[in-house]
Amino acid sequence: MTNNNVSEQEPCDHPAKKKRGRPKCFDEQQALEKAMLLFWEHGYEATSISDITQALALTAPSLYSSFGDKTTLFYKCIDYYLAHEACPIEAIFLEAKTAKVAFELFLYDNVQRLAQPDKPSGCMLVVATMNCSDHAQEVQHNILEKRLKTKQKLLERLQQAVVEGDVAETAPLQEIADFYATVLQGLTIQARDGANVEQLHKVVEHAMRTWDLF
Amino acid sequence: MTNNNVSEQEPCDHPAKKKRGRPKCFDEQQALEKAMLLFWEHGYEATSISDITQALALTAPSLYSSFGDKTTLFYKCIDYYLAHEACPIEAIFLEAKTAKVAFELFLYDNVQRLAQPDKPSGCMLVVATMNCSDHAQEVQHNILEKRLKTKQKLLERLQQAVVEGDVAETAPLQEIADFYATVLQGLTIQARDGANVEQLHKVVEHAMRTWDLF
DNA sequence: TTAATTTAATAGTGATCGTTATAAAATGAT
DNA sequence: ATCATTTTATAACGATCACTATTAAATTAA
Repeated sequence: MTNNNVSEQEPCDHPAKKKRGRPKCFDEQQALEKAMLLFWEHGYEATSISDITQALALTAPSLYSSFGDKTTLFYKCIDYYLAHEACPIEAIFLEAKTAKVAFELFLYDNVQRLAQPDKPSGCMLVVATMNCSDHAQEVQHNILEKRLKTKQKLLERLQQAVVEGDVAETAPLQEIADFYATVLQGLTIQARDGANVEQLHKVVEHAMRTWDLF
Repeated sequence: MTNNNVSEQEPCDHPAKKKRGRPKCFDEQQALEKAMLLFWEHGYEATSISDITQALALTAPSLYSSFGDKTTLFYKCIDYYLAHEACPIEAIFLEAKTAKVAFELFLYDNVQRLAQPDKPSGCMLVVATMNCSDHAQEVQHNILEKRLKTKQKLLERLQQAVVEGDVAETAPLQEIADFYATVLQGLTIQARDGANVEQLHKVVEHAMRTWDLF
């Protein structure tokens, strides 16, 4: 149910069919990535349309005709981020044999992504709508729900582990999920504050060492 | 070298001396608290001057004559927050006999403050300058330095503990500080996402249980 | 009463915000 | 060639941004 009105109106056999009107002079995916990087770095409201048009070297009408208004563009950037920059939590959770391994892989994967030198630090879902005015309440709430879904997935993976036997039935699943969610989001702020991959790696190492203390 | 042109031009013996001109019709401290709450909730840039003047029921010129420009007002709100809402880390670290107790008291104190139902959630130093445009880089950097100072205090308390003998000389002090700083900042995001005091309390409980695993 | 001083209120400043109306330019289809 | 279609560029729109010049009101001092 996402947006996919892009380059495939009909199932046609000739792929390189010329379009009717004046050709576009920029690549939509590249533009989307650049806009995403700006929103990731500065956040939704602090990134202005003119910031984006300057960085993308295109005019406001071109931006609006291609991506809709600022809110729509932001959501498309979030989708781009989730597809290209965020941790594939479902895949990791599926292949991991136990919840502990699942959490371990998940956290280490995040460490690599949260502190890349050539990318904005931290998780975009956490940092991009931290400061919002009342006008952006809806955007802020939608992103919050995405964060809560991730936390819910942690809990569900623990529940699966109880069924599969690698986590005790008496284990405080909610507390475990809360703890590792806290560590995960703490990593985002630490990365924003300049922590490097090695530092974050050791934080995760210790956090995982405490698994059996629950 | 801070601002203190307030109500004490000379060391006079008569305290209730009437001021010369038209009397002020609002309380500066109350106004500062209301402005601080707005910045805490929505952040530096997402809070507009008109948001503040509306909430404080005073005009823009009154605001400017009392508190200076937006940046100056924000810094005064930060000072107000640190004085009235933030955890007194120095006092806690001084009275605690061991580093473990110090960290424990510090984290539990934070839990109470980060998830108050009638206050904005999370630490203002973390959330108020998360999303900033290029125009606010200096403000963002100044607040970042305050966060780094807190982290430095964690490390210094650990170093003190090594001297005093309640932490082993071989202990990885930086890693310990990084871990608890990560937990602390994670608590802020968890609180923002709706976690309550009990949940955060249990997170801290577990985090402290891992002390001896370093 | 008059002057000096301080604050309050009105009404603006230029800049930027997100957004769009309009029309020119560039292509394929007829 | 002409038309239809799509994207481009120009130039604005009203609203809001942070901020302030000016003047009126309210007080104490002389």
